[in-house]
Amino acid sequence: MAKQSVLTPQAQDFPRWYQDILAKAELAENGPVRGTMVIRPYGYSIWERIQAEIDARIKAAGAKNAYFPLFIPESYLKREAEHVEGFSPELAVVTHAGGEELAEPVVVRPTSETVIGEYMAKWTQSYRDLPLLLNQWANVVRWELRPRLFLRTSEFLWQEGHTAHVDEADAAAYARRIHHDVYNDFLTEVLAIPAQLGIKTARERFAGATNTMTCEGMMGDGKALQMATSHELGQNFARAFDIKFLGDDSVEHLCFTTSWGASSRLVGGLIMGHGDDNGLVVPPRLAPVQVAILAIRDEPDVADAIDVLEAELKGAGIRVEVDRRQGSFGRRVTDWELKGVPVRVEIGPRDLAEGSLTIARRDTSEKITVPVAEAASRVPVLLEEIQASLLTGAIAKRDDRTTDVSSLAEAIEAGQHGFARLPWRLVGPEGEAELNKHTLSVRCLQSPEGGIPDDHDADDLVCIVARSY
RNA sequence: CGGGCUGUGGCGCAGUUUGGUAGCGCGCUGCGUUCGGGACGCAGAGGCCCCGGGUUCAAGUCCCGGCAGCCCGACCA
Repeated sequence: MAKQSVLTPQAQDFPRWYQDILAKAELAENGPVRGTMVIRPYGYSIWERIQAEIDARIKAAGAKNAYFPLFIPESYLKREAEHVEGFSPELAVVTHAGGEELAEPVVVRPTSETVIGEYMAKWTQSYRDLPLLLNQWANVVRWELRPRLFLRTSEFLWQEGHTAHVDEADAAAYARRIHHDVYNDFLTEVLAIPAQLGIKTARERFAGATNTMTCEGMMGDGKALQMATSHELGQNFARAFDIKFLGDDSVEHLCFTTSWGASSRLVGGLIMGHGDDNGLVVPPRLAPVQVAILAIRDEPDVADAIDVLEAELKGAGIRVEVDRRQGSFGRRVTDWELKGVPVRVEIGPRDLAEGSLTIARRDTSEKITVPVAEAASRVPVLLEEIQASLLTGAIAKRDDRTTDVSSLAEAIEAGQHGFARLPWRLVGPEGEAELNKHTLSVRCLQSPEGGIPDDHDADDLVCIVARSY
């Protein structure tokens, strides 16, 4: 049969392609209330893998998981001036419950700095209690005017870390550690998306933070996606919530706090970062299904060979799924392609007669014929090869679409289809406002070598300008 | 919240100009033939035509009023 595209090609209509993929790969759909999202089992299994990888890294960085309530007293939000101001337009507020009007309205958490701050204050008495390193996995609500599944929905899933430290240096070091060892490591090693790390401008900073660090990924259409953020909150929340401790100098001090988060938006980043016209492309280390095995014909010999291979691969710790569905071969192949499964093993009588089977990789569409006996040892190697190749490819693509420019006008031009990089002193707050008028924004500020700058006010900072999600 | 477009079986759409038995493709069910890149035949199921009013013998179609979605702009993980 002639190969026709199942998805709207990216080049034709990228947003449409994105929506097609959500449906065809069975990732998610709209919920009944505008802006809400139903995550389907396959989409959720990807999120669970993201959670597992990030959670392990958070724990390795010493933070412990806890859970704080969904409902927050409205008065809490109001205690930190910039924080309320930043969030009030997107708050969902409960005014009635139990059949009565509430004495004090309750806010559905848009983030938990405030409640957690209240309890940190309780738990922090001595410098010996510090640092206090907490994390929670939760849903949050930020009412959105223009929702896009996974990228911007009124309710989303995330992880939010909250920490308290004895001094600013320790807080800054920890936030930076999380940014590098949790977020950037996950993005690079698992998601295979090379992020631009840097700090946000005052305009783009989190409401109530003294510094916001970001990981900016480049999507298939050249737009930027903020994939994780880490904030230094200074003493702003400590002051508002009385997070104090008695130091080794026997004097009472205010803590310095941080917060950091990554959300289900990462699934959107995965889709747009690696997906192609044939569907999703999931990096092997992330993939909930790393290998799909399918029979070309439903025959006893074939079934036996599949059973053996399945057992071998599972024994090697590989996430395998055998496709035992009835449909035609072409249909089943296309389904696994849409879902982005990195490796497909096809076994048919013709292969088997020669003692071999076919291995196809999703990223390059390349197919190889391998002796049955070698399959189990070849697959793990191939998976790592694919993982590496995805990262290399993503780096090349990003570099290709990143342009060094030397004026605001050039940045406005170059930023339309990729990242524009230029000295921050040529932009500044005024230039930033000008960029905004052209649907562009300063994604982050970096040191001249790239990466998070040590001195936020250095005059040699470089900025990355792009359109963004 | 401004500008444009659209609401019709699960999905994508035609039908609306000119009112007159609700259609097509895909998907779904059954049977059979198939299966090396979205197979084919036959037989079926499935519709408050977004909602509420109005005009008319008769409304998917005309009129009034709502609501929802998509795309483009201002805000955001």
